[in-house]
Amino acid sequence: MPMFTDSRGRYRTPRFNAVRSRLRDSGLRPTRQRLDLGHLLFSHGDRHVSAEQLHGEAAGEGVRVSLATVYNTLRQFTEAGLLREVRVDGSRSFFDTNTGDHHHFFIESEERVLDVPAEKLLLDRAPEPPEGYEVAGVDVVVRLRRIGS
Amino acid sequence: MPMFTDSRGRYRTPRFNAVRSRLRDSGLRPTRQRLDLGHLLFSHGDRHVSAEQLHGEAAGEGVRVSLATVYNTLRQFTEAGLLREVRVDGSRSFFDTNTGDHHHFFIESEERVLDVPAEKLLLDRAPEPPEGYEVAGVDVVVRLRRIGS
DNA sequence: ATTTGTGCAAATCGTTTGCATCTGA
DNA sequence: TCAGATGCAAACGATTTGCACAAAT
Repeated sequence: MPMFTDSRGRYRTPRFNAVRSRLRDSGLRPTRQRLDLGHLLFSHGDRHVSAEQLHGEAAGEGVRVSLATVYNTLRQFTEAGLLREVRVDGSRSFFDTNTGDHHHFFIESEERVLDVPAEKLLLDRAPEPPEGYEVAGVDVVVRLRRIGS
Repeated sequence: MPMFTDSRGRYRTPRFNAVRSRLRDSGLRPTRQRLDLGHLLFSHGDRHVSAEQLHGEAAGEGVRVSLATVYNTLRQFTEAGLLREVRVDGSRSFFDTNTGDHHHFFIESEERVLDVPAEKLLLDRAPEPPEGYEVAGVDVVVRLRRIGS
């Protein structure tokens, strides 16, 4: 909740240095909201969040950001390669701080996304695409349900 | 374009008999629009269509159906097990006349969905789900791009 | 000083729904 | 007859965008 800003309102706290340099390395200006959102995203291990969730979390920490800015920021982070978008069901998008190549569990009833541990590889090989096409990527989503429901 | 209706406006043509019994077997009343849409869907081999596409197709054949009815009908057919919904990207839904268990290619640039031939099996095994959960299903989408783009 | 980001509200897109009107059995 | 379908328009939820204002370099 405390706002670690200097006299000009800038974030000078060491807490944010990691995020700040990450942003700079990606060519993104370290604005207050990008630092705050980046901190929420990248300083708590691997995460899968929706825009709505992140917006709520920010609000809970006393950080003022509009939902539109959360959406825009998630998109920018994704374009900069800091996040990876995961589409598990038709309607909602999740953003994964693990940008590596891996697959997902999706627990529909809880609106929750989990990484499939890399060792438990699912894929033998991508299937040969039809003539004239190449594989751009493979998305695997394992839908889960609570046992006995 | 010709409307094969009897004096009361009913579809009496043999063309529609297959669809008619399919609908009846699923407990769906064979209405004019269900017969027309069913005919478009089920008399041309395996198909993957979006609501928009099917609506356009119907219009092209001189069949009057509202887009809302197309959506409702696709949903009813899906619930009746005549179709399978395929979510390839976040925004659009496709409906697959092949209701068996199989995976999909998705050509983003053409808004097109193809079946992955069953022989080219991708999956070794579903990964073990976390404690307390069971696998409800596995969705695999292989995204394709035209070579050299 | 200039460029780039932000907030808000309005716009968009695919899809669903409410309701008065038709239609099939 | 009359439950069940349809059409339309309005409602929806997630996401994007236009524009005046604010902040970063």
